[in-house]
Amino acid sequence: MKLTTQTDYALRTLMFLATQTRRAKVADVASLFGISVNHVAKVVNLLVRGGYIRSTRGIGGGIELAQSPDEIRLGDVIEQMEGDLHLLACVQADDGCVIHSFCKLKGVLAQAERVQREYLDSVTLADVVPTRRQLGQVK
Amino acid sequence: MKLTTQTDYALRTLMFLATQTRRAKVADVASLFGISVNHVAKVVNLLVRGGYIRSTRGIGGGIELAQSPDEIRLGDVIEQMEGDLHLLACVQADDGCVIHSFCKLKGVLAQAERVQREYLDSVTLADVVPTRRQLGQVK
DNA sequence: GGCAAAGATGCATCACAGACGCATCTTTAT
DNA sequence: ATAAAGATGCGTCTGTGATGCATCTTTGCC
Repeated sequence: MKLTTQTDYALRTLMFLATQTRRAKVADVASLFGISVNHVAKVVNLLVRGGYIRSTRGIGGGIELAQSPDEIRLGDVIEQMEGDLHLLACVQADDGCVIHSFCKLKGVLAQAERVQREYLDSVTLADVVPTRRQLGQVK
Repeated sequence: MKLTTQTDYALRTLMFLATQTRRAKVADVASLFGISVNHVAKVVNLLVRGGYIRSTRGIGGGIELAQSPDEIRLGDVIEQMEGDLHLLACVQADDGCVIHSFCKLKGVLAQAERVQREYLDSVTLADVVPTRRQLGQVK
Protein backbone atom coordinates (compact mmCIF):
# COMPACT_ATOMS: atom_id res chain seq x y z
CA MET A 1 0.00 0.00 0.00
CA LYS A 2 3.01 2.26 0.09
CA LEU A 3 4.16 4.73 -2.49
CA THR A 4 7.80 4.65 -3.55
CA THR A 5 10.12 7.44 -2.55
CA GLN A 6 10.33 8.32 -6.23
CA THR A 7 6.68 9.22 -6.12
CA ASP A 8 7.35 11.18 -2.97
CA TYR A 9 10.08 13.13 -4.72
CA ALA A 10 7.89 13.67 -7.75
CA LEU A 11 5.12 15.24 -5.70
CA ARG A 12 7.53 17.42 -3.77
CA THR A 13 9.21 18.54 -6.96
CA LEU A 14 5.89 19.57 -8.45
CA MET A 15 4.92 21.40 -5.28
CA PHE A 16 8.16 23.31 -5.40
CA LEU A 17 7.90 24.17 -9.07
CA ALA A 18 4.39 25.45 -8.54
CA THR A 19 5.79 28.15 -6.26
CA GLN A 20 8.40 29.30 -8.74
CA THR A 21 7.85 32.10 -11.21
CA ARG A 22 10.69 31.10 -13.46
CA ARG A 23 12.69 28.07 -14.42
CA ALA A 24 14.40 26.24 -11.61
CA LYS A 25 17.24 23.78 -11.77
CA VAL A 26 17.17 20.14 -10.77
CA ALA A 27 19.96 20.97 -8.36
CA ASP A 28 17.70 23.50 -6.63
CA VAL A 29 15.12 20.84 -5.91
CA ALA A 30 17.76 18.41 -4.70
CA SER A 31 19.38 20.92 -2.38
CA LEU A 32 16.07 22.15 -0.97
CA PHE A 33 14.98 18.68 0.06
CA GLY A 34 18.47 17.44 0.82
CA ILE A 35 18.34 14.55 -1.61
CA SER A 36 20.61 13.35 -4.40
CA VAL A 37 20.66 15.25 -7.67
CA ASN A 38 20.72 11.92 -9.47
CA HIS A 39 17.43 10.80 -8.08
CA VAL A 40 15.71 14.05 -8.66
CA ALA A 41 16.93 13.98 -12.25
CA LYS A 42 15.38 10.58 -12.81
CA VAL A 43 12.10 11.60 -11.30
CA VAL A 44 12.06 14.81 -13.29
CA ASN A 45 12.64 12.88 -16.44
CA LEU A 46 9.60 10.73 -15.77
CA LEU A 47 7.54 13.82 -15.11
CA VAL A 48 8.74 15.31 -18.39
CA ARG A 49 7.62 12.19 -20.21
CA GLY A 50 4.29 12.44 -18.50
CA GLY A 51 3.91 15.99 -19.74
CA TYR A 52 3.82 17.59 -16.30
CA ILE A 53 7.18 19.31 -16.58
CA ARG A 54 8.95 21.05 -19.42
CA SER A 55 12.72 20.84 -19.38
CA THR A 56 15.32 22.93 -21.15
CA ARG A 57 18.87 21.74 -21.56
CA GLY A 58 22.00 23.80 -21.74
CA ILE A 59 23.09 27.00 -20.09
CA GLY A 60 20.23 28.88 -18.56
CA GLY A 61 18.09 25.81 -18.88
CA GLY A 62 16.08 24.15 -16.17
CA ILE A 63 12.66 22.82 -15.45
CA GLU A 64 9.22 24.32 -15.05
CA LEU A 65 5.64 23.16 -14.90
CA ALA A 66 4.17 22.35 -18.29
CA GLN A 67 0.60 22.61 -17.03
CA SER A 68 -1.26 24.88 -14.72
CA PRO A 69 -1.27 23.54 -11.13
CA ASP A 70 -5.04 23.25 -11.15
CA GLU A 71 -4.86 20.94 -14.15
CA ILE A 72 -2.45 18.50 -12.55
CA ARG A 73 -4.41 15.81 -10.76
CA LEU A 74 -2.55 13.94 -8.06
CA GLY A 75 -4.02 10.61 -9.06
CA ASP A 76 -2.56 10.99 -12.52
CA VAL A 77 0.87 11.89 -11.19
CA ILE A 78 0.87 8.95 -8.82
CA GLU A 79 -0.12 6.58 -11.60
CA GLN A 80 2.61 8.02 -13.80
CA MET A 81 5.18 7.25 -11.12
CA GLU A 82 3.85 3.99 -9.75
CA GLY A 83 2.62 2.33 -12.89
CA ASP A 84 -0.22 -0.09 -12.49
CA LEU A 85 -1.15 -0.09 -8.90
CA HIS A 86 -3.47 -3.02 -8.46
CA LEU A 87 -3.97 -4.35 -4.97
CA LEU A 88 -3.71 -7.90 -6.28
CA ALA A 89 -2.73 -9.14 -9.71
CA CYS A 90 -6.06 -10.92 -10.09
CA VAL A 91 -7.84 -7.56 -10.33
CA GLN A 92 -6.38 -6.95 -13.75
CA ALA A 93 -5.88 -10.41 -15.20
CA ASP A 94 -6.31 -14.06 -14.46
CA ASP A 95 -3.38 -14.86 -12.22
CA GLY A 96 -4.00 -18.57 -12.27
CA CYS A 97 -5.83 -18.63 -8.98
CA VAL A 98 -8.15 -21.64 -9.04
CA ILE A 99 -11.18 -19.63 -7.99
CA HIS A 100 -10.51 -16.69 -10.29
CA SER A 101 -13.45 -17.27 -12.59
CA PHE A 102 -16.10 -16.82 -9.91
CA CYS A 103 -14.22 -14.99 -7.14
CA LYS A 104 -16.03 -11.84 -6.06
CA LEU A 105 -13.00 -10.43 -4.33
CA LYS A 106 -11.46 -8.97 -7.46
CA GLY A 107 -14.50 -6.79 -8.04
CA VAL A 108 -14.33 -5.50 -4.49
CA LEU A 109 -10.65 -4.70 -4.78
CA ALA A 110 -11.21 -2.99 -8.11
CA GLN A 111 -13.80 -0.79 -6.46
CA ALA A 112 -11.44 -0.05 -3.57
CA GLU A 113 -8.85 1.11 -6.06
CA ARG A 114 -11.43 3.18 -7.86
CA VAL A 115 -12.69 5.10 -4.85
CA GLN A 116 -9.19 6.05 -3.85
CA ARG A 117 -8.21 6.99 -7.34
CA GLU A 118 -11.29 9.13 -7.77
CA TYR A 119 -10.53 11.00 -4.62
CA LEU A 120 -6.93 11.56 -5.64
CA ASP A 121 -8.06 12.81 -9.03
CA SER A 122 -10.33 15.30 -7.32
CA VAL A 123 -7.28 16.92 -5.76
CA THR A 124 -4.99 19.00 -7.92
CA LEU A 125 -1.50 20.31 -7.41
CA ALA A 126 -3.04 23.73 -6.79
CA ASP A 127 -4.71 22.31 -3.69
CA VAL A 128 -1.43 21.39 -2.06
CA VAL A 129 0.96 24.11 -3.15
CA PRO A 130 2.71 25.71 -0.19
CA THR A 131 2.96 29.49 -0.02
CA ARG A 132 6.18 31.05 -1.16
CA ARG A 133 6.45 32.47 2.32
CA GLN A 134 6.46 29.00 3.86
CA LEU A 135 8.98 27.62 1.40
CA GLY A 136 11.14 30.66 1.90
CA GLN A 137 11.55 29.94 5.56
CA VAL A 138 13.02 26.55 4.77
CA LYS A 139 15.94 27.73 2.72
CA MET B 1 -0.05 0.00 -3.54
CA LYS B 2 0.09 -3.75 -3.69
CA LEU B 3 -1.03 -6.25 -1.13
CA THR B 4 1.32 -9.05 -0.18
CA THR B 5 0.59 -12.62 -1.20
CA GLN B 6 0.13 -13.36 2.49
CA THR B 7 -2.86 -11.08 2.50
CA ASP B 8 -4.05 -12.78 -0.64
CA TYR B 9 -3.80 -16.16 1.05
CA ALA B 10 -5.51 -14.83 4.15
CA LEU B 11 -8.51 -13.64 2.19
CA ARG B 12 -8.77 -16.84 0.23
CA THR B 13 -8.51 -18.91 3.39
CA LEU B 14 -11.34 -16.98 4.98
CA MET B 15 -13.46 -17.33 1.87
CA PHE B 16 -12.91 -21.04 1.92
CA LEU B 17 -13.66 -21.44 5.60
CA ALA B 18 -16.86 -19.51 5.17
CA THR B 19 -18.14 -22.23 2.89
CA GLN B 20 -17.35 -25.04 5.31
CA THR B 21 -19.80 -26.38 7.82
CA ARG B 22 -17.20 -28.01 10.01
CA ARG B 23 -13.54 -27.69 10.87
CA ALA B 24 -11.13 -27.83 7.99
CA LYS B 25 -7.42 -28.52 8.05
CA VAL B 26 -4.66 -26.18 7.00
CA ALA B 27 -3.62 -28.84 4.53
CA ASP B 28 -7.05 -28.65 2.89
CA VAL B 29 -6.62 -24.96 2.21
CA ALA B 30 -3.11 -25.48 0.90
CA SER B 31 -4.11 -28.26 -1.44
CA LEU B 32 -7.17 -26.45 -2.74
CA PHE B 33 -5.18 -23.41 -3.80
CA GLY B 34 -2.05 -25.33 -4.64
CA ILE B 35 0.19 -23.48 -2.23
CA SER B 36 2.61 -24.52 0.48
CA VAL B 37 1.23 -25.80 3.77
CA ASN B 38 3.90 -23.78 5.56
CA HIS B 39 2.70 -20.49 4.22
CA VAL B 40 -0.91 -21.19 4.88
CA ALA B 41 0.00 -22.16 8.43
CA LYS B 42 1.70 -18.83 9.00
CA VAL B 43 -1.17 -16.88 7.57
CA VAL B 44 -3.64 -18.89 9.59
CA ASN B 45 -1.68 -18.18 12.71
CA LEU B 46 -1.93 -14.45 12.10
CA LEU B 47 -5.66 -14.76 11.53
CA VAL B 48 -5.98 -16.69 14.78
CA ARG B 49 -4.21 -13.87 16.61
CA GLY B 50 -6.54 -11.43 14.99
CA GLY B 51 -9.52 -13.37 16.28
CA TYR B 52 -10.88 -14.25 12.85
CA ILE B 53 -10.10 -17.93 13.07
CA ARG B 54 -10.27 -20.46 15.89
CA SER B 55 -7.77 -23.28 15.74
CA THR B 56 -7.75 -26.64 17.47
CA ARG B 57 -4.60 -28.69 17.78
CA GLY B 58 -4.27 -32.41 17.87
CA ILE B 59 -6.08 -35.24 16.19
CA GLY B 60 -9.39 -34.17 14.77
CA GLY B 61 -8.32 -30.57 15.14
CA GLY B 62 -8.33 -27.91 12.47
CA ILE B 63 -9.44 -24.39 11.83
CA GLU B 64 -12.78 -22.65 11.53
CA LEU B 65 -14.12 -19.13 11.47
CA ALA B 66 -14.32 -17.53 14.89
CA GLN B 67 -16.78 -14.88 13.73
CA SER B 68 -19.78 -14.82 11.50
CA PRO B 69 -18.84 -13.92 7.91
CA ASP B 70 -20.97 -10.80 8.02
CA GLU B 71 -18.96 -9.54 10.99
CA ILE B 72 -15.60 -9.87 9.30
CA ARG B 73 -14.79 -6.63 7.52
CA LEU B 74 -12.26 -6.87 4.73
CA GLY B 75 -10.54 -3.63 5.74
CA ASP B 76 -9.83 -5.09 9.16
CA VAL B 77 -8.42 -8.30 7.75
CA ILE B 78 -6.19 -6.42 5.35
CA GLU B 79 -4.89 -4.20 8.13
CA GLN B 80 -4.24 -7.25 10.27
CA MET B 81 -2.11 -8.74 7.52
CA GLU B 82 -0.43 -5.65 6.12
CA GLY B 83 0.17 -3.67 9.27
CA ASP B 84 0.25 0.07 8.90
CA LEU B 85 -0.51 0.84 5.34
CA HIS B 86 0.32 4.50 4.94
CA LEU B 87 0.95 5.78 1.47
CA LEU B 88 3.92 7.79 2.73
CA ALA B 89 5.59 7.75 6.12
CA CYS B 90 4.90 11.46 6.56
CA VAL B 91 1.19 10.73 6.88
CA GLN B 92 1.71 9.15 10.27
CA ALA B 93 4.76 10.91 11.67
CA ASP B 94 7.31 13.56 10.89
CA ASP B 95 9.69 11.82 8.57
CA GLY B 96 12.21 14.62 8.59
CA CYS B 97 11.02 16.13 5.35
CA VAL B 98 11.89 19.84 5.42
CA ILE B 99 8.39 20.93 4.48
CA HIS B 100 6.60 18.53 6.79
CA SER B 101 5.27 21.19 9.16
CA PHE B 102 3.20 22.99 6.58
CA CYS B 103 2.85 20.41 3.78
CA LYS B 104 -0.75 19.86 2.77
CA LEU B 105 0.00 16.65 0.98
CA LYS B 106 -0.07 14.50 4.08
CA GLY B 107 -3.66 15.47 4.78
CA VAL B 108 -4.65 14.58 1.25
CA LEU B 109 -2.96 11.22 1.44
CA ALA B 110 -4.54 10.52 4.80
CA GLN B 111 -7.92 11.18 3.26
CA ALA B 112 -7.10 8.92 0.32
CA GLU B 113 -6.29 6.14 2.74
CA ARG B 114 -9.49 6.82 4.64
CA VAL B 115 -11.86 6.64 1.69
CA GLN B 116 -10.40 3.34 0.61
CA ARG B 117 -10.43 1.92 4.08
CA GLU B 118 -14.01 2.97 4.63
CA TYR B 119 -15.08 1.23 1.49
CA LEU B 120 -13.21 -1.93 2.42
CA ASP B 121 -14.79 -1.87 5.84
CA SER B 122 -18.21 -1.65 4.24
CA VAL B 123 -17.60 -5.02 2.62
CA THR B 124 -17.70 -8.15 4.74
CA LEU B 125 -16.56 -11.66 4.15
CA ALA B 126 -20.20 -12.59 3.63
CA ASP B 127 -20.23 -10.37 0.53
CA VAL B 128 -17.50 -12.32 -1.20
CA VAL B 129 -18.09 -15.92 -0.14
CA PRO B 130 -18.35 -18.24 -3.11
CA THR B 131 -21.12 -20.77 -3.24
CA ARG B 132 -20.29 -24.29 -2.16
CA ARG B 133 -21.34 -25.35 -5.61
CA GLN B 134 -18.67 -23.17 -7.20
CA LEU B 135 -15.94 -24.31 -4.86
CA GLY B 136 -16.97 -27.88 -5.33
CA GLN B 137 -16.26 -27.70 -9.03
CA VAL B 138 -12.68 -26.73 -8.34
CA LYS B 139 -11.68 -29.77 -6.35
C1' DG C 1 1.80 -43.57 28.92
C1' DG C 2 2.92 -43.59 24.13
C1' DC C 3 1.87 -42.49 19.51
C1' DA C 4 0.33 -39.84 15.86
C1' DA C 5 -2.13 -35.82 14.09
C1' DA C 6 -2.28 -31.11 13.58
C1' DG C 7 -1.09 -26.48 14.50
C1' DA C 8 2.89 -23.07 16.21
C1' DT C 9 7.38 -21.21 15.45
C1' DG C 10 11.88 -20.20 14.30
C1' DC C 11 15.71 -20.27 10.99
C1' DA C 12 17.84 -20.09 6.53
C1' DT C 13 17.85 -19.19 1.74
C1' DC C 14 16.57 -16.91 -2.54
C1' DA C 15 14.80 -13.56 -5.55
C1' DC C 16 13.32 -9.11 -6.55
C1' DA C 17 12.56 -4.24 -6.10
C1' DG C 18 13.80 0.07 -4.57
C1' DA C 19 17.33 3.30 -3.19
C1' DC C 20 21.48 5.44 -4.10
C1' DG C 21 25.82 6.73 -6.47
C1' DC C 22 28.94 7.05 -10.43
C1' DA C 23 30.06 7.76 -15.08
C1' DT C 24 28.97 9.25 -19.54
C1' DC C 25 26.27 11.16 -23.29
C1' DT C 26 23.46 14.93 -25.37
C1' DT C 27 21.80 19.44 -25.97
C1' DT C 28 22.36 24.35 -26.14
C1' DA C 29 23.54 29.32 -24.81
C1' DT C 30 27.41 32.23 -25.07
C1' DA D 1 34.78 25.60 -28.41
C1' DT D 2 33.30 25.48 -23.89
C1' DA D 3 30.64 24.96 -20.02
C1' DA D 4 26.07 24.36 -18.06
C1' DA D 5 22.34 21.48 -17.40
C1' DG D 6 19.42 17.68 -18.30
C1' DA D 7 19.22 12.45 -20.04
C1' DT D 8 20.59 7.75 -19.35
C1' DG D 9 22.61 3.59 -18.31
C1' DC D 10 25.24 0.53 -15.13
C1' DG D 11 26.32 -1.39 -10.76
C1' DT D 12 25.98 -2.06 -5.86
C1' DC D 13 23.55 -2.45 -1.52
C1' DT D 14 19.85 -3.31 1.34
C1' DG D 15 15.34 -4.56 2.90
C1' DT D 16 11.33 -7.27 2.25
C1' DG D 17 8.66 -10.84 0.78
C1' DA D 18 8.33 -15.64 -0.69
C1' DT D 19 9.45 -20.20 0.07
C1' DG D 20 11.12 -24.34 2.32
C1' DC D 21 12.94 -27.08 6.25
C1' DA D 22 13.19 -28.48 10.86
C1' DT D 23 11.50 -28.65 15.40
C1' DC D 24 8.40 -27.88 19.22
C1' DT D 25 3.80 -28.09 21.46
C1' DT D 26 -0.75 -29.55 22.13
C1' DT D 27 -4.18 -33.08 22.27
C1' DG D 28 -7.16 -37.03 21.05
C1' DC D 29 -6.96 -41.92 20.90
C1' DC D 30 -5.46 -46.56 21.92
